[in-house]
Formats: sequence, C-alpha cells, structure tokens
Amino acid sequence: MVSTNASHLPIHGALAPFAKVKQFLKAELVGGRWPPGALMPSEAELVGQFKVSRMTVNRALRELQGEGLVERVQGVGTFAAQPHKVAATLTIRDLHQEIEARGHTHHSVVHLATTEAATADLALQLGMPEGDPVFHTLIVHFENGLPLQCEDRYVNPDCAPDYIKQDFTHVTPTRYLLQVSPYVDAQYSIEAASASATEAKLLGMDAGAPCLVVVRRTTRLRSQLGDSGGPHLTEGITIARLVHPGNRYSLQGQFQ
Amino acid sequence: MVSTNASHLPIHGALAPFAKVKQFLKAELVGGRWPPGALMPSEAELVGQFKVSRMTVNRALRELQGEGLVERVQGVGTFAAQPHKVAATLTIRDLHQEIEARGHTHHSVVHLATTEAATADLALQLGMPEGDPVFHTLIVHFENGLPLQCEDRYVNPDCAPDYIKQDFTHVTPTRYLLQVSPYVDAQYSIEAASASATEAKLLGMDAGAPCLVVVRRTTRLRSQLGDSGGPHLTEGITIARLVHPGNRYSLQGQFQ
DNA sequence: CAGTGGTCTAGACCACTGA
DNA sequence: CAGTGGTCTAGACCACTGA
Repeated sequence: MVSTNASHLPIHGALAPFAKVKQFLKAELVGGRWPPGALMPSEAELVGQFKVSRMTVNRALRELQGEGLVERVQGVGTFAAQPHKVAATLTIRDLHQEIEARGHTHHSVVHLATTEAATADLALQLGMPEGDPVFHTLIVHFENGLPLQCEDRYVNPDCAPDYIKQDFTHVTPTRYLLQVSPYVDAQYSIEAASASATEAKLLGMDAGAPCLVVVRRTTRLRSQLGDSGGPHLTEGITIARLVHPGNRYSLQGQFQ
Repeated sequence: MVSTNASHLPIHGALAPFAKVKQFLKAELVGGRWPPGALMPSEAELVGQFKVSRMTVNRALRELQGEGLVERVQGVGTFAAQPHKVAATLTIRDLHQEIEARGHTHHSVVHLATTEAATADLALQLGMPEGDPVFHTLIVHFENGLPLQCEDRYVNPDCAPDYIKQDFTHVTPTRYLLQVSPYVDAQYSIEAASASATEAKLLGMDAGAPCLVVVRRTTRLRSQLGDSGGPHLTEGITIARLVHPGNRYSLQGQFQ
C-alpha cells in the first residue's frame, strides 16, 4: 500500500512531472489500453513523449508497480498487471485509540492475567519450547459501556518480560506490546464463528450468536544481529484471538 | 501496501545503497531509537553518514513514509511515526481464481439475473436516479461442489450495459466487471452475521449459522475528462454482498 | 548485440518552516 | 535567514533478456 500523502503540487495546483506521467499511465490502464499482460511503453519512450528525465519516468513506473498496476521485468519491459490480485488496505488500530477517535469512552475488564505452561500448539506458534512459561490474559473491552471485544492473548515472556505486571485497565496489551517489542511482521485471519458459552457471557450476547473473529499473530526476527548464513528465523511475540459481537463491529477498508 | 518485489540486490547479495539506508533506519526505528514523534536525522545528515547522494537517501525515506514508518514535513523534518494506525494488506481475489489457485474446481449457479428499478437506497449508493433500471444478479459459487459464497450484486447499467447478457456460469461477475469497467476505487466492510433463511438454503447451512459478510462497493470517476473545476464526482459501478459460511471461509492477511 | 529496467550521482531550483 | 524536504536533470554504470 502506498500512502496517498501530499498531493505532489510543486506550484499552485500543477501536478509534478512524475505525477503527470503516473496519472497518464493510470488513466490509460483504467481506460483499457494495454490489457492485462500487455507490453507498455519503455522508459525511453516515455522520456521522449513527456520530455522529462528518465529518473522521473522511473519514479512514476516504480510507484505504479508498488500499487500493483504494472509489472516490470529487467531486460524485458513493463507490463500491465493482471488486475485480479488486489491488495486492499485495512486499517487496524489499537482498540482504545479507535474508540476514542469515535468520541466514545473505552474501558476494559481484566478477567485473567496469569503465567501458564505452553501447550504444544502454542509453543509451536510462538517458537518456544513446550512447557515453558507463557503469559495469558483475557480482557474484555467496552465502548460506552457495551462490550465490543473479547481479547484472549498469549505472550512470549522473552519479548516482554514485564507484560504480566501491567495494569491493563490503563494500557491496552496492543499498545504496551507495540512499545516494548515493536513487531516486525504480523499475520491475521478473519472469520465468522458462533460465540462460545464463555464468549457469549463475556460479551453479553446469546450463545451461538455470530461473532467476527480476528486471530492475529505477531513475530519478530529471532536475532536482530542477522548472521548472514541461514534463513531469517522468526520468533512469535504474541497470539491474540479477538472476538467481536457480529452486530456491533465491522472492519472497513478500501482499495487503491 | 508496498510490494515486496525484487530484492534490490545489485550484485551478488549486496544490498543497494538506498536499501541499506532504509534497512538501517528501519532497524533503529524498531529498536526504539526515535520514539514515535521524535525528530529523525535530516537527509543531509544521512548523506554525510552513508556517503551517498541525497536522491538515494530521499528514496529510502520516501519508501519508509509509504510504509507508514515515518512522517515527513517540508521545511521541518522527518519524524518517527505513531505506530498505532497500521495499514494491513488483505488480498481479495476473484473467487474463481482463488479456488483454481488451490487446485480445486469452481462452478456457479445463477439464481437470478434481472433488471429492476433502483430503490432509493440503491440509487443513492450507485449515484443514479431512483427508479432507473439496475441489473441484479444472485449467484452461488461452489468449491469442489460445496457452496462457498452467495453473491448478491447490483450493477449500474451505465457502466456495463451488457452485464446482464453474460453467461455467469463461465465468467464471474467480478472478472467481467473488471474487464469492462476497471474500478478506480472500492470500499468494503467485513462483518459477521447470521444466515437468513434464504442464504442458509442457498449455502446449505442452518438458518442462523454464522456467516462472514463482505459488502463491497466499487466506484469510478463520473467524468474521465476531469473538468478542472469542481470536486471529483464518483459514480457507483456495483455493490455486492458476499455471504460466506463461517466455517468454510476466512480472509487472510499480513502487515508490513 | 541492442534494448530493457535498476540504480546512483552531483548538482540544481523550489516551497516551506521557524528563528 | 538557514535548514528542511520535494523534485528534476543529464549523465552514468550495471544486470539482464532475447534476437
């Protein structure tokens, strides 16, 4: 995803040259010239056409590549991309921030904050030995007094030794972990499921009611030193299962 | 999101200079130097430190900005970003392609393909007058014979006059619309809901069972000509409500 | 071999900010 | 005013591709 930041206006309203080239190519791509897979003009051709330097054309094409609109192959050329795999952006914020941004009040109730022995599955996901201690918290977040999210989270003590000592009625785990151990990478899955009896009770809904479940796993490189040999090994920081009442929560996003 | 494309290796395994600068800054940011909001080194300082040209440093910083890791203000400086709004990427593909990519077979059943008069709400969302004709299709997609998605879609005839004449057992609406009227912009929301009686029947599930519902609205600029005056008006191309059995479908994604 | 994209350089002009 | 980032240029060297 590429930010839609400052509007590239060198002077009053005029687009910067690289932005002109980009806009032209985008319009033509959208307009159907160069069907997916078709060879597009080379940098040299665009240089001639727009009377700009190659670096300028290069930037326009590189950004279009970043946006997934073209594919470039060294020694071969630039091609219109297949428009079928679309990278959408989905903004996931710290829930506290998200609620405050809506002008609502947030509070949370901590139901569990313990240290447990890692099960085999958990150990595998966090990249630690089975039976080693892991932190486990279960927190319910409220928006204006209504339960919005049940956060069931496991944390690798190596990454945040003081995690369990925090007062999670004041700092959300997400925020704390971002500060202590900024993530390098995270994967998530989103699915719909029925509320379990426990979840239903915590969220104040009927058992079996639909929930939006986000499972998020955050990892970092095991060695920040990065020995040149071997693959980049990652270490799990935390795994969170975030359950939301289906009728009170949705994720929003957009493409392009 | 920014593509993780070619690995910027000019020669055997050595990082390109701009990538080195970027990597250094990223590591320091992750390592906690420059807490969120802190002023980072200027381009000139980095030029001196890395013995590279300013354009090279500029590219590194611009890409970090695109990734949301830094914020830049002309005349002021570069600052470490607040790490709380994270742009995640979520890949949404044409369902046919997605199923084929898994090595499975896809087929679809068309339950409805008609022309209707736009209701007030639909007219508003598609940016057309109430009562004007809209195309309406209801198609169920199967993966290896199991129903995976119920696609309830309205299409603006202005954008795809021949939409309704297509044989949707051979081309998915998504694919057809992308070809005929490439989108400019799309918004979507994701939520969990109970299957209605109709949806349950179409998807072969129990009524009330949890479903993952994606509502996607695609728009394009009304005038490709772009009169310099006035705001960019958009026109709705299509609105689709995609309902998936909660136990058979999930969305996957990752950050950074 | 010619053509392609990937990248860097050294310098330039500019708009913007804040002292 | 000095310092900042935004951008462009004209040239360069390189790796890669396919004829």
